[in-house]
Amino acid sequence: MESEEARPRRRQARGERRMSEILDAAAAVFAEQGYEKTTTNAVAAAAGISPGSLYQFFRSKEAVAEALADRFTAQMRAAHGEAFAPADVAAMDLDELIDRVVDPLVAFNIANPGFKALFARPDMPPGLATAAGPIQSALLGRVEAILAVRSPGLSAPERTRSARVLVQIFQAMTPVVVAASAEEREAEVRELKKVLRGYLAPLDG
Amino acid sequence: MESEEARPRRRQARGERRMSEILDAAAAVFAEQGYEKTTTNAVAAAAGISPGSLYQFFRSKEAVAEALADRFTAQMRAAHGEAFAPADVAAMDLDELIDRVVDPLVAFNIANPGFKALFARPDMPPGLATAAGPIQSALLGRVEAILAVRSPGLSAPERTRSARVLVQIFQAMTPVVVAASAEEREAEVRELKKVLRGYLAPLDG
DNA sequence: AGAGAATACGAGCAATCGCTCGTATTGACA
DNA sequence: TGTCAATACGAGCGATTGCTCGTATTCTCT
Repeated sequence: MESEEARPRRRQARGERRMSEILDAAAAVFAEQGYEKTTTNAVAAAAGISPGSLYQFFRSKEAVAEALADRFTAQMRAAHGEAFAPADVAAMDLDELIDRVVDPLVAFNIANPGFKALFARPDMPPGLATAAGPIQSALLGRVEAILAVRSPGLSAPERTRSARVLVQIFQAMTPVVVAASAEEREAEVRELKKVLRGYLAPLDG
Repeated sequence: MESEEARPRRRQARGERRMSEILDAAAAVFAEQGYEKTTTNAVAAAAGISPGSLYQFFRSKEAVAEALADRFTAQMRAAHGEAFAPADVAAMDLDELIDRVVDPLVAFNIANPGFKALFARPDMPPGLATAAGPIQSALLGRVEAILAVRSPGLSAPERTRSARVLVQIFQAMTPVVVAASAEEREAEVRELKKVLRGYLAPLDG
């Protein structure tokens, strides 16, 4: 019998452009309205196309969000590059280490307001959660790797738990940083770093 | 002309009981499904009544959530009583102070799983936000009052900002504590307190 | 140029949800 | 006991939303 699975449609350059435009529009509308409240027709309108055209490129609203998550993941990797070398991590001053990890992440969140609006919500549909998972665990793994170097006294479960706490703190305070006015923002970032530092200092070898 | 405003309907004891039952059901369903996904028919079914009956007591879904918020506020006040006397706050060891503030709050959140599921969400409808506001600002005011005693060196804006950070940390980590199994919970609370302590210690007079 | 695939359109379908309404039953008070 | 308000019911209305479908246009490749 013939294969049932839909082979990926052969796209023209125009189509690729359209998909990118749709994701741009989706990011903007998601950021402003939140995932649940945004209608697919609104995304299509924001992209300047008809609802039918949107569904030429994405199977569902969820598929749009998943593709957006993939794009965010790629952008994030490109923005930070690879993790630091263990030697660097061990040598760095704690404050400098925090700066080096936090600053690019903050910058990314400011540049992409749709990011947190979508992927830090407690009510993600299953498909979205699947897409957001890798983003989260990448960050978690990176923090855990740093902890392994800086705090070798920690047991593996302790290290995991501490990493989770650190990521949680970051995610909790980021929305405030992003929402802050330009003058306020610096102060908010300082607070965020103070919290991280206060938690890390006792662990730090 | 006759007054247009609906005078509050004269309730029978049975009606009061029903309203309470509806709020119980709403808390349970909200906790499990979240506010948006919860249908009013589901709340009615969980309360063992018909959709029509629910609307005999509440004008709208939002009105149910508001009433639930009011009930939570009252329960919270009853649970913690008044704030500590300034003398006590000043005399206490930092660790003990944290215990005395955090432990009852954690207990309340564990006893009322619907609470955070509703009032810590970023997508609250306007009416819900209005209802949740007092809860938030009561907590904030209390923390600020403690800071005023323990850290007199802080300027008023600094005090406000620090209080907000502390509340934010608490709210970010509470869901994990509530979701944790009984064995894990103690460890999660310890982490929460470590974070608070790490941030507070440098401020503490 | 001609053919077939990709892109584009937008009215409208099917399902969902908050809420209403007509009606029936129960309770309070004289 | 009689009267009226309070309580209770549940089918279904009106509006919304994710998505489809028939059709028209544009692009690619030969």
